Amino acid sequence: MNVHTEKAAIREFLQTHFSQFETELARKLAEHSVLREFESDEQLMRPGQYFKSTMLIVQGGVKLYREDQDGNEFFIYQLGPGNACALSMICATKKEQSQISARAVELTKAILVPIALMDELMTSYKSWYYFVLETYRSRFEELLLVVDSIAFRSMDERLEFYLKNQQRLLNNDEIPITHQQIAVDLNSSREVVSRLLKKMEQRGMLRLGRNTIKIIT
Amino acid sequence: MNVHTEKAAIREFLQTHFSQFETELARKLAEHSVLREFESDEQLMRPGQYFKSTMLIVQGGVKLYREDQDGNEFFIYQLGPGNACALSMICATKKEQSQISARAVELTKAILVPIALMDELMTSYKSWYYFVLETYRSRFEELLLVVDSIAFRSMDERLEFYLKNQQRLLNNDEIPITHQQIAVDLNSSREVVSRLLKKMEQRGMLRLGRNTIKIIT
DNA sequence: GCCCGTCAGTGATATTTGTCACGTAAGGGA
DNA sequence: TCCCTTACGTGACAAATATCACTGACGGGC
Repeated sequence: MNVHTEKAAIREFLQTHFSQFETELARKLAEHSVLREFESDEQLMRPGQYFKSTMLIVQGGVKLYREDQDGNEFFIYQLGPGNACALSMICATKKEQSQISARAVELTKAILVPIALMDELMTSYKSWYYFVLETYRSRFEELLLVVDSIAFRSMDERLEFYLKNQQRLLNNDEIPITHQQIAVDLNSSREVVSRLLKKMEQRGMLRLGRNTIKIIT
Repeated sequence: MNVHTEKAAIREFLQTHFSQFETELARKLAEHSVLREFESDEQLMRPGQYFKSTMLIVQGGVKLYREDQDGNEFFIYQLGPGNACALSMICATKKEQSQISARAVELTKAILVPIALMDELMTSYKSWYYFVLETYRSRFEELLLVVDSIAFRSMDERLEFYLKNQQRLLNNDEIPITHQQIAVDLNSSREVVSRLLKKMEQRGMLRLGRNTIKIIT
């Protein structure tokens, strides 16, 4: 893709998924940003990494994980088109690193906005300023829900919550996922997840298949 | 306290704990804000409440809790002088409510800034804008630490982390607290906390007394 | 000094979750 | 078709934590 068509693509994506941005802001973003593609399962961030840009997701999906010293991962939330990574903003503005890893769940495209631009955008464009604040707010709330689920809920409730979330994100009752993957996301073990899923199936809440779970509504 | 001395007090506090604010910003804040005192254990926020102002803590300390439907509380973090409540900012800007409760741990004083002022402050004063972003950032990081501790750590590690935090916040090796209170904060039970503390005492990490725990460094 | 309420210590037991050790089943490639 | 890998099912057991029931111990107020 040459420079011209890339800029056009960025504008197109901004129009579709970030329609709240003023045209002048969209122009500025297209001018200074680049479009980047990530394959399924590709790592967008790894722990300890510094950011040079903030990411606006325009296609696909990204899962964010908190990682501990031993490399255990804990799924915190998932981003889709129209979302921005609050972490990349946070760490970008302070040039700090974070113990977060992020992976694309499918083919994903993101607009990379240089952090050098952040200050100017914040002070010049009200829609950007509102967007950043709203991003912080909603991620913060989402993180509080994560705290809720691990602080107050037992594994079966967390599993249910997880499945409902996936269903909503995919906009589909059929979730293509392995028990092992769920276990990793919930920081549990495959056996536990399998057993709980079996119980749910017996209660008629879902139907299990190989590599797939169908929610019965 | 009459209006004149209150404004003077606000300026004094801003000078001491928020010295990064431009004088013009401090003047503006003093002009439009009020000073409020909370007794020890007084509730600053309760779940479902709307905010009309954002709070800058200038004296004392505030503990924030996440609350579930059944009224269980889970301690998330503690604020002291120089901090602002990110939640009150977040909810204030969106006029949304939150399932958070906050209580003063001792006699606490806070400057209440009307949310109506937020937009103007953000766009007019760079030091305010940086302060708000830094507040979001540090609370977000703190919340991630909370997720870490409950996702990856066992009760004894969490207890150790909790005590170290209290020690730091109080700036004192002697922590005046009951086992019951710790249990509530960690969403555990008194017996478990007592047992774990006993073990720590046997390992020589601390000394237990009635209503007090002395950390041995 | 005595009483009483709060705080802390402790054993017994239940529940939840993680771990180990298998067995089985589905589907893809040689 | 026959493997062979990956996914899933399941029993047995271990570990952590919650819960119950009770005892003792301290300290303030009388």
